[in-house]
Amino acid sequence: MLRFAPSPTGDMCVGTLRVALFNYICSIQRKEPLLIRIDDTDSERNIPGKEKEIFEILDLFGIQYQEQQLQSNNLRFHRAMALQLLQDKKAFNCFCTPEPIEAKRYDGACENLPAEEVIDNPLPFTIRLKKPNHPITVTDLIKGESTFTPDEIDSFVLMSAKKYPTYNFACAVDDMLYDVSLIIRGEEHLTDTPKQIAIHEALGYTKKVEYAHLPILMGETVSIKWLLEEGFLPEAISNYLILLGNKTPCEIFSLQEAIKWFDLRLLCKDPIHFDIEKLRAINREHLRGLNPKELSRYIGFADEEIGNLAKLFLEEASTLKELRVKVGAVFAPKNVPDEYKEEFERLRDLTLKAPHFDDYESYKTYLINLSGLQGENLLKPLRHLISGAESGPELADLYMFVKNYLKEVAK
RNA sequence: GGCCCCAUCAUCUAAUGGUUAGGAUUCCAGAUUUUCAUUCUGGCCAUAGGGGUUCGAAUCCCCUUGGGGUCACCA
Repeated sequence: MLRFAPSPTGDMCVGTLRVALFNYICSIQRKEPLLIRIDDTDSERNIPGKEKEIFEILDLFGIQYQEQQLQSNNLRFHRAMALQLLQDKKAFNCFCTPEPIEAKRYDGACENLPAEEVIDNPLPFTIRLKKPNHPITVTDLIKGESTFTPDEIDSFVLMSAKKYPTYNFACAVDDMLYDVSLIIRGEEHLTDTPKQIAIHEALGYTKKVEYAHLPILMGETVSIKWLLEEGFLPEAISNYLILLGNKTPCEIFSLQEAIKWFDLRLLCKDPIHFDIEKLRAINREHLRGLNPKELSRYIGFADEEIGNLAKLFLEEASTLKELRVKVGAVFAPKNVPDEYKEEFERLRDLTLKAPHFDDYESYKTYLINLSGLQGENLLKPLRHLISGAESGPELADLYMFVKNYLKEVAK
């Protein structure tokens, strides 16, 4: 079992989606199920609705999973395990207030409190795990081996004074309960790992869990929702996120193709920068690969010709949003600069009165003959007339896909 | 600050002790298409610094510097 465990505390960002993607790929490669676990133990930070958004994004990106779980539903197990550890003397009640410990290492004051002092104590208390008596080595598929001393692991809190589990405890218990075999998560969790291993050891859980901690994605606060609104295709976003900090056989690929060759161990270990320019280039390639009808639907039409027209604009546009603007300008009322307003009007009148020309050359010849315009004086206003822009693709190419709408475009 | 990870153009990367240090994105210049944009061709741009090891180092070792992570009753 693999798991992806996001918190419903904000919009999903590119760094988080990358973790989801890698978990999905590895679950397919290893033929193991994938669990989506919503880590919602901090009820104060949870944002209603975010959980639904997470699942919608996973669906949109084609990340299939076999199980889903709300971490808060396992509260009874967390409490039962905490009790168990207390009984086994692997954990102890701690009556210290948070302030004195702040910023310093916990002094272990409550570790050896006599039973009567514990029982008589009216103060709120946390439950801490007794720090391990030996170093713990984490073996990571990407980072290699790291060893942590007992002092680094410390007697950390398992259950808060409100009797809710801390992240490390809930996480370790749930991973055990669901028999998770490989944990892929962000590098920020690397130092949590020895703590979670310590919990497993205290609980007598001996399964050897594999770990892979991904290097930080800098600028990772870019939200998926925003990228989607900007008109990036999910397949382009996943392409980019898999490409980043990775050695891939090619640059443009689908998620399904990546499953064939993806290897966690090839990921680079240093932090990487999210580069939206590169994403734009990749998005453009994916847009090019779409069939015209599909593309036209993405930008609000349902017509193969409009799709082909949009593909022309891919010379300068990289996102669906930009494409909508370009194609929209073709059909929108034209705002003509004074510089060639007169010529524009002349061409417009001629176009509205014109018969249908199947090819651009005939249309152009017709305009040259009746308007007396040529060269720049013809082409600049003509470009504006049929595209609503001052620059853009070849006029002959534009004409091919615009000719059936010519009267509408020129009106 | 302690501990840990990392280090090739601006960015993502290639080069597994022997290459002219390669590609992609960005940027710039020429070219071509009766306008522009595109496209094409070309160009700029890197082994962080210092010591070793070696016939030979981007590659192995050490130090320095720089970047990042972490040190919660958050996840």
